[in-house]
Amino acid sequence: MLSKSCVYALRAIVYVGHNSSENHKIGIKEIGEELDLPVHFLSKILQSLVKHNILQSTKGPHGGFYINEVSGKIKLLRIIEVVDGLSFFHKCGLGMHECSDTHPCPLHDDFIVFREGLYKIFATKTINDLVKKVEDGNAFIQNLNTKN
Amino acid sequence: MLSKSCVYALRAIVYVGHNSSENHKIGIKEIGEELDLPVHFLSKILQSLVKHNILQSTKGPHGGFYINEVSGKIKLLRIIEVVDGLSFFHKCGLGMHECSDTHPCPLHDDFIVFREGLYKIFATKTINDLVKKVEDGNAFIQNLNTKN
DNA sequence: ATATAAAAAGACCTAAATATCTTTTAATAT
DNA sequence: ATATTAAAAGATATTTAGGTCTTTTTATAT
Repeated sequence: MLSKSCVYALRAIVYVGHNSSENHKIGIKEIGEELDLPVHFLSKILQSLVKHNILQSTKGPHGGFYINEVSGKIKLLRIIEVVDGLSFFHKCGLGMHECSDTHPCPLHDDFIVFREGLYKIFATKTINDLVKKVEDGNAFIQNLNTKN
Repeated sequence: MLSKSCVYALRAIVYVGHNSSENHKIGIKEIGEELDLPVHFLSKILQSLVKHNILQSTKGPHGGFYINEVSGKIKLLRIIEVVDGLSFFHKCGLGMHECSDTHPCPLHDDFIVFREGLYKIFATKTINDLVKKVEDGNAFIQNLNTKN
């Protein structure tokens, strides 16, 4: 449903939110290692988040990624929008072009419940909400003795 | 969520269920044209459904695809299983290896509602259910003046 | 100013999903 | 038996997602 890029983005941003501050930035290498994600690929993804002002970064010594006040309040949906686009939340589950409430495909009424439920979750929760969850003990860092 | 292959499979099988009988089989060409799907690609997908006894076919003149009593009662989940596999319904929405009710990722509790709801739909509805929906007027054939 | 450290950018590679084209096999009608 | 028709099977091409490697830019500390 969410692409790998998108999931990587979410996990990385939560890691940064959880571990960084204005004067302690997190390097891409650390993020990749801790989350067991491909560093260079992740780097591209974070670049794009930075461009969209969802994440902050600075270059040079002691540089790295961090997150500011404003970014913490960004909704997960915004990240999905930037990385994957929002078509998932609009398009027909059976791939029909002309599927809608008035002209529904045979699965429309069933699908729509879940599509909209998910939408609401993503449209409501913020990065900070996830960071808080992690601070309250939710799983987050990949178990070290397993691999994708 | 469902791959194109899977969605093609569902639509094709409903088309066949709706239009075929023991003595009127439907050719792959007709299916492809009516549903506006790539014929040869669809052909592969249907081949696999036939192999798994989800769909019936015969070769030769007046051959084609059809659906028998038993197949009509097959659950949508079975088609998904054959085409895409069922990993979607088990794996973590944030791609964590070790995500579970007792060791949940920060989105686990939200995701699981949606995943299980969808699962129940697919595990309950049969091909015949969709065919009936279509016969009751649900959208199904692609609008002819739109293209993917 | 210079060296250094770290992200940004660019070029490239790989694998999987999707799609097309060709040949073979198997029913059926003649 | 033979011709014909349609699916099955095989080979190949294209596109997209995912991933790696190298070079450039920029901030910082010395």
